[in-house]
Amino acid sequence: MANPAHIELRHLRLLQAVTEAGGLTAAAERLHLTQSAVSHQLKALEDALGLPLVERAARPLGLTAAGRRLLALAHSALPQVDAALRDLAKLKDGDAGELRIAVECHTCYDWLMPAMDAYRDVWPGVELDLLGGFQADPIGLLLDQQADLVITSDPAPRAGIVYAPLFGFEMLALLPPDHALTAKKWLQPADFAAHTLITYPVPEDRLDLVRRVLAPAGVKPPRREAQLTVAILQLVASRRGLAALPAWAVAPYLERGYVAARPIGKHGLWAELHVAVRAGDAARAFVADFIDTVKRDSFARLPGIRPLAGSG
Amino acid sequence: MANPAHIELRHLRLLQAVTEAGGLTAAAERLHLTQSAVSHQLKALEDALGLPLVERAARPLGLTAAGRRLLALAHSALPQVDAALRDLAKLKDGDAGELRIAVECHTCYDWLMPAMDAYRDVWPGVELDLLGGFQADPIGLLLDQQADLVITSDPAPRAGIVYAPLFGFEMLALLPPDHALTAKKWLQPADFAAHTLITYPVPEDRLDLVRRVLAPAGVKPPRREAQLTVAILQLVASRRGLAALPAWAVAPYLERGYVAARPIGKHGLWAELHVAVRAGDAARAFVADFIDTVKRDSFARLPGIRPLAGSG
DNA sequence: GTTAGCCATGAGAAATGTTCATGTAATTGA
DNA sequence: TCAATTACATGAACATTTCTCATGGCTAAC
Repeated sequence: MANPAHIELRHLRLLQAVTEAGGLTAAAERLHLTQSAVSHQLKALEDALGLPLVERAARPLGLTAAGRRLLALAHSALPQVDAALRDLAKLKDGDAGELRIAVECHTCYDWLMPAMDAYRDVWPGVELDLLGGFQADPIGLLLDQQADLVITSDPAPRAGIVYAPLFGFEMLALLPPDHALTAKKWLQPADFAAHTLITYPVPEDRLDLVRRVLAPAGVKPPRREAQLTVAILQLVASRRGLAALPAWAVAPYLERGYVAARPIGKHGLWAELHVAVRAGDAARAFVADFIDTVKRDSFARLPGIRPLAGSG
Repeated sequence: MANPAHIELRHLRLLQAVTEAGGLTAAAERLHLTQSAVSHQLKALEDALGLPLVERAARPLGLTAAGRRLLALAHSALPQVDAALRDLAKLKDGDAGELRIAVECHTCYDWLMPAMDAYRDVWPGVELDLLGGFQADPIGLLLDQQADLVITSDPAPRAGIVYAPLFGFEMLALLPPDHALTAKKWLQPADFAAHTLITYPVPEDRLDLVRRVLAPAGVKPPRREAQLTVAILQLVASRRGLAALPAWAVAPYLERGYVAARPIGKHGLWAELHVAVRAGDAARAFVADFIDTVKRDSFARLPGIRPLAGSG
């Protein structure tokens, strides 16, 4: 007789994912479900409540008043649940540990620092260290017990190492704002032939642009190296050459019109980031939650990233 | 790789029911599940978390530290969910209405008043009226549109009326604290024969003790009537006779030793309370939530009541 | 006027939750 | 101390829910 109101946390997570992702399809990717499942589930929830939650007309999808009220509940309840689960994890595994982190990619510091700050708030007992300098073989550091966690774009299987996917991101070609190539919607390998390629000081086989796009096409432009992201941007802006950087790293400069950016190839050049840890550490609560925190933080903050298949 | 942590509101409701009911079996009754389902589900939750939540050794069941942390989450999250659902109901049906309530049972005012206060807090737009005086046929008031909601112990099917079960409660026999019958663990019909029976001023066929216990046994003690619960208690305490009242109504007097109480029959004399509304009103949000509120409030406050089969 | 991209839908498959029928341990009462 | 009672656990069968697959319709963009 009374309303069953069969609402579950699943529904709140769904609604949150839908609004954050801006659509059912994108939400489905984030939740590692099919679009169909998300559509079915949302409809079931709306039917159970007897109220529509999202405006299907608008794009990006908008919420109804009822949807906004439920989203408010999600925003207040889900963090409480996360906090409780963290406390339970601490109860189970202890709340102290050490996490020496090696990072393969130069631009990763941009988002890693804030994520580490967020993590420190909830795991004050964990000693965080960031290993400096470029590492030729960061996975080796894991096995040598010199690092405990590595962020890498190449999850090559190795004994005793397990990987967790973080996210996929797009490498954008950078060019001066008024460059002739800005007329194109996206760039081809040949477009790079006549320009200097400005990169971080790493071996050529670590550059996705060279390895996956230019080399296969037989294009081999001259290279110039720079240590810092801003230095690369400055060189591009002053017409010394082209560069390719992750979308999130250049977003603020694009907004200000300092440089222009174009996709590389029709579907863009997409790369991935993964976390590697020793197999024995993967289940430890403070390690698992670091990975969770980084991932959540990234999706909340970084523009133009997308979920990867696989666990998590 | 990371912990799935498949926790749902269902689990929180379960844990709350288990602690409030003080055991798995009692919790199962409240949730309208079998004891087996509760046991399975609790075990699944503990396995998922990798932590025990309840101490199975102790009786009544105790919580582990992990269980207490999760219960704290339940206490904080579940009311938020309820509040959100109420807001959605208001969005759907409107937040105003009128609720004229007729009550069949004298002692019901004890718990109905606080429940109404709680309800008023969340539905300030609903006009609450309590119809005074004894009603011979309260269901008739519903059909005549003179009342909107009736609390009754007799859910006799009638066209256009739907019932929702509230709870079952035990009628206890009251006797002076030092009376000879206090030596018995429970009373038989014959025990009433030599005493005056003190009751509210209602027809004999409305007294469960007479109709279901004494009359079938051929026992017909003299009666004396009193208007107020305290008056009945005073008469019993001063040895003018015996009485039978709901357990919850006399609990405070029992604690103080003002009167003694014994079950009536080996398994006690159990009665039920139901809510009746017109069929068309049952789905209205402010009506359904009144019933929910009353039920929740009752289980939180009243000692010695038990859930009934049926919806809700 | 195609071509994509996005959401909806129905049917079947998979996963999850519930009950039933017992078993076992702890507690109560002669 | 030995039934009798009460409460929780467990495995298998059953029921329900949730997910995926395979489509179809709709809209916006070349």
